[in-house]
Amino acid sequence: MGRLRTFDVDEALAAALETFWQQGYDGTPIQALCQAMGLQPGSVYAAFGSKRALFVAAVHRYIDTVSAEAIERINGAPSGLEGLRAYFGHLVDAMVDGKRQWGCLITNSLVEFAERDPELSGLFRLHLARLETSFAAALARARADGELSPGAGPEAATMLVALVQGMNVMAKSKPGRRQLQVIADAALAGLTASPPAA
Amino acid sequence: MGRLRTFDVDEALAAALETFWQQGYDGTPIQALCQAMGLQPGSVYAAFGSKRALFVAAVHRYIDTVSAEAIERINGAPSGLEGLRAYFGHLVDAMVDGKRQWGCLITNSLVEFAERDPELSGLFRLHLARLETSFAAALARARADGELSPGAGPEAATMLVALVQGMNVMAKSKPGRRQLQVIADAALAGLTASPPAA
DNA sequence: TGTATAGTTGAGCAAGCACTCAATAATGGA
DNA sequence: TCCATTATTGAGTGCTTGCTCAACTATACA
Repeated sequence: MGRLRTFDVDEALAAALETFWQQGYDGTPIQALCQAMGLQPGSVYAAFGSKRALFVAAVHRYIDTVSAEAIERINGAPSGLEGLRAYFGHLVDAMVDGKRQWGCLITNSLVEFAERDPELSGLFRLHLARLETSFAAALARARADGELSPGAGPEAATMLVALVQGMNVMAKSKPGRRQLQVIADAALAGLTASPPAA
Repeated sequence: MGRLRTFDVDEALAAALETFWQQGYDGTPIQALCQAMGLQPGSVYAAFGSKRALFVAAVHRYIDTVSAEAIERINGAPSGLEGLRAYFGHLVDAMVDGKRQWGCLITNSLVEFAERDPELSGLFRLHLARLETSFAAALARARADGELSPGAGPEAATMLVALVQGMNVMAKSKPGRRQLQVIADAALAGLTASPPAA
């Protein structure tokens, strides 16, 4: 019994996520979140507890939707190399047209929180490790299918994670599609490059 | 005539730079800057005008000292490839031991300001372009000396800039030396793609 | 319908923020 | 020595922040 919620919690969380993604944590006052969510402060605090808790919930939603979808492109491809190409292709598209113009919520937040919030930092590191695992699996598949150059070992997965972080940063500087495409192509070219003609 | 300054402006700026570098712009209240600089608010405002102006001065100091020194390692090496190796080697060292544990002031600030300060964003983009130019020159030298694989074109410079941004992000997640070294090695291995040299 | 329960409202609070300014102190030149 | 000028001091300004709460509204069940 009692009055029922007049708003959809997940819908409100989605709005908060977009606001944090675009403006960062410190850059987003509660007032702005309330406006984006269409709620009063009291409702926000009743539903989420605190600004930080709302942010943590938004990060989890980001991981479960945006990141999960991206990683699924790696795992769901017919071959390892195609998976990597699909991942980077979509990344570039979203950085030119879509919400990834704002970079990546994880990357942005890692930069913002690394020096002051060990708990959140741990969450972000965990996410990077998951991405690396997916890259490593795709590289292993690609290697098994003979798609990689002999020089490309499993360490390449670590390098690709770093490269994606870098692209996330670059995306915020409003680059052209060409620049982003060049980065992705150069990375994959380094993995597939046929062995130097003796 | 009149009373003389009792503090060294450049020394104070160096202290402010370190604080901004470590904690970010929004993460650093004027009070913290005053403490780091050993000054009262009035003196800070008399000397620098505003928090933002102080930050801009700190960024310029960073570019003229920290970044300039790093880039000089590329240009000052006997060969193109050695220049790149020296650059990345020093980067890894500073990320493990030194102040680059805090990442890179430019990278951190690009993430923080991209969506709200076009003037600063332009400055950061300019800096990335300068880094790319140095990479491109080193790659051209390396190519002329036959140090690169046939597949490594001038686009590799753009990729390296992105990779460095990514390493700057990763540095903030307190990685081991091994992880950073792997990233740098994998990137250069993709350019040289020559099996030996273990 | 009445009542206990739970959600919504929005003015308002304490704390922290960037910044200011009148008072004070130190300097060079008259 | 005195004075005009400039630097330093630090309490204080108005504003924004994250957050609260008493009043109000809607609901389920008796």
